[in-house]
Amino acid sequence: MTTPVICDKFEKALTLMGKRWVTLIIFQLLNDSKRFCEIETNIGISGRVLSERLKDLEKEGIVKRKVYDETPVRVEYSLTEKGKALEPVLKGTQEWAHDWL
Amino acid sequence: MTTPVICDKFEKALTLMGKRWVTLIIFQLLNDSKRFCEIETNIGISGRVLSERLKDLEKEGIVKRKVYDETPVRVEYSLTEKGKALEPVLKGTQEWAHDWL
DNA sequence: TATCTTGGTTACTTTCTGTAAGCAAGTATA
DNA sequence: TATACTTGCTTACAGAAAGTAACCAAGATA
Repeated sequence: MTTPVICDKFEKALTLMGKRWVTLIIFQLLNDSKRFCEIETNIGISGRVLSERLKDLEKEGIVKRKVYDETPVRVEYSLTEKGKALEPVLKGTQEWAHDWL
Repeated sequence: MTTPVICDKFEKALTLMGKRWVTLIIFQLLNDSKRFCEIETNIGISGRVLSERLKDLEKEGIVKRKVYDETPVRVEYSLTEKGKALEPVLKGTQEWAHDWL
C-alpha cells in the first residue's frame, strides 16, 4: 500500500526538467531567440538529440519554432510564455550554484 | 571561436540537477530523512541506480548517510545544508507546475 | 559544374538504466 | 539445527537513450 507522495503535475515537471539538456536549452533561450546551430555549439549537444528535445519542448508548449525561408534556411527557436515562466527556477539554480559550488 | 556562454558553476549545477532522478530524490528528503527502501518505492527508481545516485549526491555534499547497526541494517539518508538550500528551486518548479501544467 | 550553407535525418556504437538474482548478517520460524 | 526473512546493497545481463559520422535538400556562390 504505497501512498501518493507527489503531485502529478509536479512530478511531470520534475521529469520534464530532469531530462538531459532540457534546462540548458531553456537557459539558452531565456533572453533571446536562437537558431539551431547556435544552441548546438553553445551547449555542446549533438544535433540528433537537440532536434529531438526541441520537438518535445515545442509539443509541451514551452518552445516555439519559426522558419525563415532564406537560403540556407534559417530556423529560430524561442520561449513561449510558459517557457519564460521557468526563469525563476533557473535563476534559483544559478543562485544556489553561486552560493554552494 | 566559441564564446563561453554559461558560468562553470551554473553549468555544473544544471548538469547535476538534470541527471535523471536527482530532483525527485532531493524532494523526498526535503522534509525528513528517509531510508533506502522508502525512497526506492516512493519514486519507483531501481535500487541499482538509487545506490549510484545517493553515492554521487553524498560525494557532492548534498546528501548525508547514517548507518544504524540494527538487524537488518538501517540506513537513513538526509540533506546537508547544501542540499536544503535547493528547496527554493524545487518550490519554484512546483509553482510553475501548478500554474502551467 | 562543383562547393558551401543550415537544419535536419539515418545507421551504427557507446553509455546509461532497468531487471533479476545474489550476498552478508543477524532474527524469527519450524 | 535448518530454513526463511529482513535491508541495503552489488553483479550480470538486456534494453533504452545518447553520441558520432555520414548524408540529404535546395538554393547561393565561385
